[in-house]
Amino acid sequence: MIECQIEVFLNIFTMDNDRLKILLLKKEGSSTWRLPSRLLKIDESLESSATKICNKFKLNPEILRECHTFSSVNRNKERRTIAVSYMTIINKYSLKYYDFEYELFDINQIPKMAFDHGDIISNAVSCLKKELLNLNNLKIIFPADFTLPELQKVYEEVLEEEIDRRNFRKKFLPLVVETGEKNEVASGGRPAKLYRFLDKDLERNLFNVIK
Amino acid sequence: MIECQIEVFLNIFTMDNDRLKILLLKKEGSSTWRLPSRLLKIDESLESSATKICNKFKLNPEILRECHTFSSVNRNKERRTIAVSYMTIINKYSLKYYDFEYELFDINQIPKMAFDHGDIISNAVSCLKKELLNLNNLKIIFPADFTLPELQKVYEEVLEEEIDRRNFRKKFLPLVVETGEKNEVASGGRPAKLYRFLDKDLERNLFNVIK
DNA sequence: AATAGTTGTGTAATAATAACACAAAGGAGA
DNA sequence: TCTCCTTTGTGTTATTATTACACAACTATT
Repeated sequence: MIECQIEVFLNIFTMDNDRLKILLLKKEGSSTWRLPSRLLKIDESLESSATKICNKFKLNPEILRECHTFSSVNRNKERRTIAVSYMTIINKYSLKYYDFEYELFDINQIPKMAFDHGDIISNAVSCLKKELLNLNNLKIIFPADFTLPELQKVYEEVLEEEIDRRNFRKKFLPLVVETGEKNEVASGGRPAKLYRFLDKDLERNLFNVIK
Repeated sequence: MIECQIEVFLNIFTMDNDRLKILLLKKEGSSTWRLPSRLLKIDESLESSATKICNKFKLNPEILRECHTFSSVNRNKERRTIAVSYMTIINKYSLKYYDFEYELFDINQIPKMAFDHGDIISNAVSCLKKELLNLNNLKIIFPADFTLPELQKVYEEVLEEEIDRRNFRKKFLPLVVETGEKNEVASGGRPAKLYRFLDKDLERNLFNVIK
């Protein structure tokens, strides 16, 4: 039997500029980045502790999932520390101005991380991909107006393969409705139509993938 | 920051007599059943602690998955205790004779459990079902000779719906090979042929289900 | 006006799924 | 041994989903 402290990590994912990204913090003077985290207090459950990290970012997450518990004996040399990792998915416009330094990093271009935070991110990214296969979670990233090419790029990142545009549209058009607007952000080509999801019928995966 | 103890739980699942079952223990004199468990020691990771529970049963598990970490403040009144739950899948013939009382219970007929062990089981059962959709894990339950009706019953339990026998066989026959033997255990009807899995090509799910 | 880059669109071939009924093998009991 | 009951084994067709594939439309840039 042991005494130990519990550290809670939060992986905050979003879509920014057509790329899946994660929110990371940097302590002043440090050369490495780190995940948002918190030590568990006596009157908190892990979920409520993770929620408090969200509050620090003024986020009201629709989804909060436990990813993994990290417990190797030497992950903290000073005292035994067990880390429980959570992930959430947000819309990037939920982020406000904060009095601390943060940055969104492409999940394929993670900078040098403190301690074992890099391992924690790798694990969380695979959780993220599973969650994004479920349409309801994707809807968190695209709550309002989005283009089908944007949506397709998420799936291509998650599935790690290219998808034929016509086949993709055939699958998704029945689930969305045109807003009538077009994307005003120039893409260097024909402007894309904007869509929003229909409210019904989203509790499913559209691709059969090994979990 | 808190000091707390960590409890590791192990949900041991198997197939017995055409039903998915879980191994439970009873302490002498107690009226309730409990999951195999262990307090984490200073020189162990959670995974190695869970493995030590397996050793108690002389099991060499091919799969060991973290299910969930239970952390509600009042789950143990005496002192703050966080529980990490694991699951494994075994073949029932791996079980030996032990000097303590155990019993296999149908996952749909769990007896009165101590503390929050009932909640831990419910959670682990949903992990089990996800794992069983992957053919490689199913193969742990059916390493050698099995009948197709047996296999079908597992899927029917996991999917919670009946499957047409002809369609099921069409899907599975390319993955198995007849041993030439027939089931000598009387089923009250025509004896079923015995099969074993082909070695190749099992890393996939055969049913597209929401995870 | 020409070019480069991106979005939008339909059809045909193939593969997967779903629905469906009857014969064969063995055990139990008359 | 004959009949009845239970369970296993088998094929075809209709429907649905998936894949593969090429060109025109729209905008910005030069």
